[in-house]
Amino acid sequence: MVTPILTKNQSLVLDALAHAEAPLSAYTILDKLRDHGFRAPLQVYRALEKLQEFGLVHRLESLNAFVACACREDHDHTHHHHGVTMFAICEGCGQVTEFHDTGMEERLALLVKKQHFKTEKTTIEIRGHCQNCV
Amino acid sequence: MVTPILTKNQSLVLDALAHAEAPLSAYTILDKLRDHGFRAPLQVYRALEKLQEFGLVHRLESLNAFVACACREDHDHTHHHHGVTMFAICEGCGQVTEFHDTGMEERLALLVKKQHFKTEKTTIEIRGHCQNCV
DNA sequence: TCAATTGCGTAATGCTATAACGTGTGTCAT
DNA sequence: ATGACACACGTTATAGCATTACGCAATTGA
Ligand SMILES: [Zn+2]
Ligand SMILES: [Zn+2]
Ligand SMILES: [Zn+2]
Ligand SMILES: [Zn+2]
Repeated sequence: MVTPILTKNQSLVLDALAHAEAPLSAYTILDKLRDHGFRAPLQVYRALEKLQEFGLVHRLESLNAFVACACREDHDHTHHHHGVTMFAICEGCGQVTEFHDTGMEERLALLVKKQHFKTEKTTIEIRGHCQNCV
Repeated sequence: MVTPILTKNQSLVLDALAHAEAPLSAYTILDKLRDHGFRAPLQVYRALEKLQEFGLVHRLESLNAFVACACREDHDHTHHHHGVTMFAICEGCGQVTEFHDTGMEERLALLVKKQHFKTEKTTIEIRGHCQNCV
């Protein structure tokens, strides 16, 4: 799958996230984009929904906030369908690190299979402190 | 550590969660406990906070809801300090299954150590469908 | 007894997310 | 062309989740 052409609103939201140092809440994004014509939360939420579908943005459940997908920063805009995404979230500086591990995925897949459970979406978020914030 | 004596409010909230078939939101708990004198969200949130400290209740980040810890249902009320807790959450029936795996924990510990990250709290939540709801 | 801690109650507020409505625009088969 | 449809957009209102701030009462321990 190739990343589709983004609408104006989607591009604005993705840019806001991509340039942020830390995850942004929907309302923070809204504030950042008021100068660009954003007036209501729904404009942000609608864009975020699509961007998540496209795999360009992740939602951090434990923060009620959003980050741009890190996998694609160095690449072109081809969609990289990654499996389970994990996040290390520093309580000190707010920095979020996205990482992946296939061994982890396999192990988890095995565990849920044992329970006859069918996975649709996996959330793994690790709160703590990064190297610089111990 | 032994589970401390619970206050009246804490007991009421824990009971509500323990008897529920699915996770409950704070406001749902509030409604269930109005007959017992609960009038404001804060009464619920304060109880939940303590119960989480005691390890008697877990918060599901992806649902903004709470469940009683499953580990202790068959035991006395001795505090069982479990490591990483994982949840399988069925979108069909709402049922939540708590499970643990030390291999998983070790692997995860290794991964974060590689990043020089210090874990304080780990959230693992798997959304999908259970055996009965495929 | 005094101070510190802890839990409780109430009101107000703030933050997060969605529902419901209508508009405009492009696509496509007829 | 024209109608049907899909889709993005804009606006308002509302729903749902969580915390701040203040004061009181009971408990504990010096
Ligand atoms: Zn990603
Ligand atoms: Zn940090
Ligand atoms: Zn538990
Ligand atoms: Zn089910």
